[in-house]
Amino acid sequence: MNRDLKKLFPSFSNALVEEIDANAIDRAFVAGDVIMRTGQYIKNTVLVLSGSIKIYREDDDGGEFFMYYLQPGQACAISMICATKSETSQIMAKVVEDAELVMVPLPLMDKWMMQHRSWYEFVIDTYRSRFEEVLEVVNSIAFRAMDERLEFYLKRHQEACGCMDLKLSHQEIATELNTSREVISRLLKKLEQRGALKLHRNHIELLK
Amino acid sequence: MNRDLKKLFPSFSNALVEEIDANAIDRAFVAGDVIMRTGQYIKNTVLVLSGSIKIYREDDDGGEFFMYYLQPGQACAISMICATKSETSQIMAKVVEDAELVMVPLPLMDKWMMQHRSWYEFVIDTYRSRFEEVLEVVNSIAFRAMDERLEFYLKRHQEACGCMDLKLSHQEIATELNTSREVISRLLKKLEQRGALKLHRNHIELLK
DNA sequence: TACAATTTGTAACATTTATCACATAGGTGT
DNA sequence: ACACCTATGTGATAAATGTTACAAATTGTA
Repeated sequence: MNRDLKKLFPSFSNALVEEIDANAIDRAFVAGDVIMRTGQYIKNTVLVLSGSIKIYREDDDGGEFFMYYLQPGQACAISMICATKSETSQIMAKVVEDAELVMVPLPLMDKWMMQHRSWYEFVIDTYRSRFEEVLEVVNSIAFRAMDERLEFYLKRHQEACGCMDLKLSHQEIATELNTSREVISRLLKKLEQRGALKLHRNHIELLK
Repeated sequence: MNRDLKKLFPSFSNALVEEIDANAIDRAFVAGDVIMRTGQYIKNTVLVLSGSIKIYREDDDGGEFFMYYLQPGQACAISMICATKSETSQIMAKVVEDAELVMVPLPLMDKWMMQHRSWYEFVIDTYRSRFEEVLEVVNSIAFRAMDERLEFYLKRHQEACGCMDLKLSHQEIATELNTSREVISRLLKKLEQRGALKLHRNHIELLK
């Protein structure tokens, strides 16, 4: 088993890492896989070892609104929050870069809260940081027009990939912001004219 | 001390109730009081004994977007989440009906997580239900137009007050949905014409 | 009662966003 | 090269929302 939990989750105690190694299972996913669907029962808490996952909020008409990224060293807050009650998922999770995940059965997730201080702190911190991230998203849609929301969206994708080249089509962006492709094309054009980025087919080169 | 914690928080163990009685302090607020501001340091976890509190998300230009109600028997999730790191508040809390609150010092909040199972479960459940409520709010602003958002807003206020008569001015509603008063007046008029409600000065009578 | 302040109604207009229609460009496979 | 598919560009128009302006109704108060 080539998990290097200690490197990705440096706050975990040795005892906790041993417990995870002994009880959790690894699973590999490829880009495009949906690892959690809205309404599905949650059976595991998910830790990310590698790859990149996008979390969406869905509506009844097939809309997929982008919420946030899940990156290596992070855990799915929703799967933790639902743990105690084994609730259904309120979100949809899609793999965007081939990913390796650690699946922790829910009863263990709950048990460790009392037994491992480092697990407890990790869970609480995951809750807190995701809650704050969602509140930032609320601000962007509650207070800002589409042009600013697009810039916010691009910035978050830039942070997630750590690069200046975003592999996104206009249609993809439009879907994830719940607007139409034409609106995104026009707003991107304006950003290009302002010198903020350069448009290419299937990718966007950020210039600042 | 006339706290009746056992009635409002039936899940709390006797030992926990005793600890709260011994260590937390009560504070009374009147309608209009702001008990927590964006950016302020959080020193306590707040339990609600009576009254009604509204939680808002603010923006830089003075906008106040309504998030959810805090009611008797509930606790402020934000003040719990920030506990371990003593972070600053991401939200603003305003009293809308005179309220009595129990203020639990943050170090105790954290300590009890390990010592009182009923406290731990209460905190986790508070996190979970607020997270879900915020996700519902995200859906309403990400996917729906103002007419449906208004109906969603009215429904939540109806649930909070448990009555058919909402004491709200059009301007108040507009502010809390981050739109203009005229838009709300027009949409309310349409709802009145559809027979969903009856408009009065300073209050709205719901008919269904 | 008279006056002031607040709330609500509404028209006219500007801006933003959504929708429809279609052209153009780039890439793929034969 | 050619056909074909997808992505992008763009104009025309519709619909929703924001803004400005002002009138009317209600309430509080001097």
